[in-house]
Amino acid sequence: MNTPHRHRRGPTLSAALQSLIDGHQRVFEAGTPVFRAGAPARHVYHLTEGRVRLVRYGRAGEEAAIHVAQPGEFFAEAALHADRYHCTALAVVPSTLAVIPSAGLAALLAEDALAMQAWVAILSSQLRRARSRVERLCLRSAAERIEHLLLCEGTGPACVYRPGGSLKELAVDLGLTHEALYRTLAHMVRDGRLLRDGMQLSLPTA
Amino acid sequence: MNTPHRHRRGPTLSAALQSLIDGHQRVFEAGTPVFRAGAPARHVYHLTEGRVRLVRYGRAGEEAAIHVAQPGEFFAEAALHADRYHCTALAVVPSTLAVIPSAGLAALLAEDALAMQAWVAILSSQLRRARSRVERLCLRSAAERIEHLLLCEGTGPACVYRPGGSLKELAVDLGLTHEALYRTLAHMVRDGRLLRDGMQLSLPTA
DNA sequence: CGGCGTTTTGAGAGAGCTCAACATCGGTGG
DNA sequence: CCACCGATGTTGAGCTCTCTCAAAACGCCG
Repeated sequence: MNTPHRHRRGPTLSAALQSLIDGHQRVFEAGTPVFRAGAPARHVYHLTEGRVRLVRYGRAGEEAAIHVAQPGEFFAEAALHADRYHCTALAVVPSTLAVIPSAGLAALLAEDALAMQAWVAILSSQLRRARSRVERLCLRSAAERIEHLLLCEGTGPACVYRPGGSLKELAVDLGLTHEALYRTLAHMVRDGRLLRDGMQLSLPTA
Repeated sequence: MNTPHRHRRGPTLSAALQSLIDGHQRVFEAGTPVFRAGAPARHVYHLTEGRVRLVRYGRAGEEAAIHVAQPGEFFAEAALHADRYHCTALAVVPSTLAVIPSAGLAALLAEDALAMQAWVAILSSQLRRARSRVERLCLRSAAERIEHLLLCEGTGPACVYRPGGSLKELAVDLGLTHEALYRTLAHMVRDGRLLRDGMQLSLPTA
C-alpha cells in the first residue's frame, strides 16, 4: 500500500529544523480537519505521510482547493506572519504530519541563523517549483507538458525523469487524465520524441 | 500604453529592502538577456516595469518557460543559495528592474531581523499564490477557473475581484484564450452564476 | 477622422475528457 | 497451485469544450 520514499528533493533541512519536525508528529484520520479557516494561526505543518487538501468555501458552500500538500512539504507557512488561517485543511487519507508551534519555529529562526537560511532556501525552492508547474499547466497540449516536465525537472543532459509515484499520480500532476497521459507517452515514443524505460522517461539526444 | 499601478498586493517590504531595490534600477531592452544559465549567481532581481521570461533550453534548442515575472515580483531569489543560475532570463518587452547583489542582500538579511522577516513573508505569500494558481489551472472548465479565482483572490463575502490589467491579461493568467474568457463570462452572467459591473467581478449571494 | 488595442461574437476543427472494456501485476486465501 | 481481487496500466469510440481563424463593434488618442 505504501510507497517508501516520497520525500521530494529540495534543500536539506537544518538539524534543528528536522528535530522540530520529528518532535511534533501527529496522525489524522481521513476526512479530519487539521485546522479551520478563521482559527488562530498557531501552527505550521509538515506533511510526512498522506495527503492534505487546503480549501476555501464560497457562500453557496462550493469548495475550491487552494493546494494539495504532498509528503515532504510544509504547508500553512504563512502562520508565521498571519493571525488566522485563511483556509481549511483536511486530511484526505490517513496522514501523519508534524504540528509545529509557529512561536517555537519563529524563535528558532530568530536565534539560529543556519535554520533561518534553511527555511528561506526551502521557501525559495518550493516557489521555483510551483512557478514552473504553473507555466507547465499553461501549455495546451499534453506532449508539451511532458517535454516541459523533463526539461525542468529532469536530470542530466538527457533530462532523465523518474516520477515519484505511479503514472496515474503523474497525470494529476500534469493536469491530465491518466488516459491522456498514457496515450501521449505512447505517441511520443512512437514519434521518437521520448525515450521510455519502464518508469524512466528521458529525451532523445537530437 | 502603461497601466499605472501594477504592483501586486502582498506583504510590505521593509524600508531597508525597499531602498536596496530603489538603489539598483536598470533598464533592459526587449530581447536582452538579464542573465544566462550557467553564469555565477551574483544577483537577485526585482521587476519594476515590463516582463521577464525565465527559460531553459533542451538539446534540440527547444525552449521551456519556467516562469514569466510580473511587475512587483522578485525573481531568481535562489541566487542567495545557489552558485549558478539554472535558467536564462530574457526581457520580453523594455523593462526596468532592480539588479540586487545577492551578497548585499544576504548581508542585509543577516543583520536586519526586520528585513529578514519581510523577506520570508514575501516568499510565503508568493508561494501561496503560486500554489493556488496551480490548483486553478488543474480545473478543466473555464467557468470553474473563474469561480476558483474569485473564491481565492476575491475580497469580502461576495468575493469581489478586480483584475489588475485587461481581461486579455486575465485570460493568460487563467490559462485560457481571451475569446474563451469573454464567452464564459457572458455565459456565467446569463446563468446567474456571476455578477459583472464593468471590470468588477463578484459572486451572487446564493 | 483614422489607427490601434480591447472587447465581443461566429463557425469549424482538434485535443482531451468521459465512458467502457480489457490486460497486467501483486497480494490473499481457499 | 490457482481463483480471486484490487489497483495500475492500456486502448477504443464518441462527445464536449476549448482553441483557432475570422470578422466586426467599441473606446481611446493623436
